[in-house]
Amino acid sequence: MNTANHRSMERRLQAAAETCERHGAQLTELRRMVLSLVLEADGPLTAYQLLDRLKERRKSAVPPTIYRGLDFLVKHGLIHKIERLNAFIPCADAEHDHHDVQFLICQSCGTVAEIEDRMVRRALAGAAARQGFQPQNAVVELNGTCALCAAHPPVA
Amino acid sequence: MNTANHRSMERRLQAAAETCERHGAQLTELRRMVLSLVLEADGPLTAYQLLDRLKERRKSAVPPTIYRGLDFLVKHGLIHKIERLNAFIPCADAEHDHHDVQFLICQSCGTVAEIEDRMVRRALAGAAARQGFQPQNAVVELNGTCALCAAHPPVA
DNA sequence: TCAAGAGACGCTATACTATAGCATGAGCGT
DNA sequence: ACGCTCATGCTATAGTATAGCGTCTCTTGA
Repeated sequence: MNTANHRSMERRLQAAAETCERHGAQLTELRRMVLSLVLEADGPLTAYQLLDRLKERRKSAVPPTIYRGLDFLVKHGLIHKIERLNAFIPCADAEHDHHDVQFLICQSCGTVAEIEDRMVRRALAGAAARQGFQPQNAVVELNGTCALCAAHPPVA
Repeated sequence: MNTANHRSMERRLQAAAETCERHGAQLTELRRMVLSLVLEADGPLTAYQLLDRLKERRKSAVPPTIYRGLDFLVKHGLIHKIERLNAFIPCADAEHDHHDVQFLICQSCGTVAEIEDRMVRRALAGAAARQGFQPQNAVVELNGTCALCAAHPPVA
């Protein structure tokens, strides 16, 4: 990782620590390592992919190790789980309402974009209300082709 | 199952067979059995729950047996998979566009309601378009409390 | 000073979800 | 008869996630 990215990473880890503090929780060394791994990744990584990487730095890591870390980070809005992929990505903005974002999953390049669309949010709230349903959180994941892949189709 | 439900089941199986025919596919005996199990269920059932029930009628059933059946039924729009639950429910209307429905999952009673909301559909299409994203299908699952459970909270 | 409780982590085992891969047999068209 | 496609049987294995219990550390209050 180059210096600029390294500084960006440090900034994000620092911000994450502050978010945790505000929640009365702590970003321990282990959790910080897990968060780093998610932040460093090019794209969504599964729990076991992250575990493999974590093991390089912490030999004692086993499945519960990574799942506890991931659960903590999800709970505090620092990362997202993409249900469709069983994989994790950083949260684009830890301060927004992380229970109400949407994901665009590109089936061609594998990238996942996080968006926060007011119209979608409103439409979902309206649809729920019409059924008398009280939503607590939403999973909204669109599968398809991202703008880049649509413009420059990968060699087929 | 009482007679009325039995007749309803037969009607739905018949309709499913016709849907398959229109798709140039066949609702074989095995697939019909799997669909029956999903239709009979009170709520969402996982693949292995369905497998256990299938085994009562078909001793040779193993995981691939049930997954093949389920994959076929999902593909032809006869059932839905709820990603959040890794579970399956019947499709409320095999003729609608089964790639664009929404689910309301009650965390209290476990029921899953299927809705097809025009506003949600439009909002998602708009959000995708603004990103230049070409959606192929969507997973939209709201977790929360259904109207009945909100009105008559289960004994806590 | 030292119990008692809470939180984080180590570690073993196990549960749960899903697919790869290859064999067999039925039906169909030529 | 032959080759083809599709459905199923079956073994094995891959992949995802959690239960449960022990230990250590820190805090807090008697």
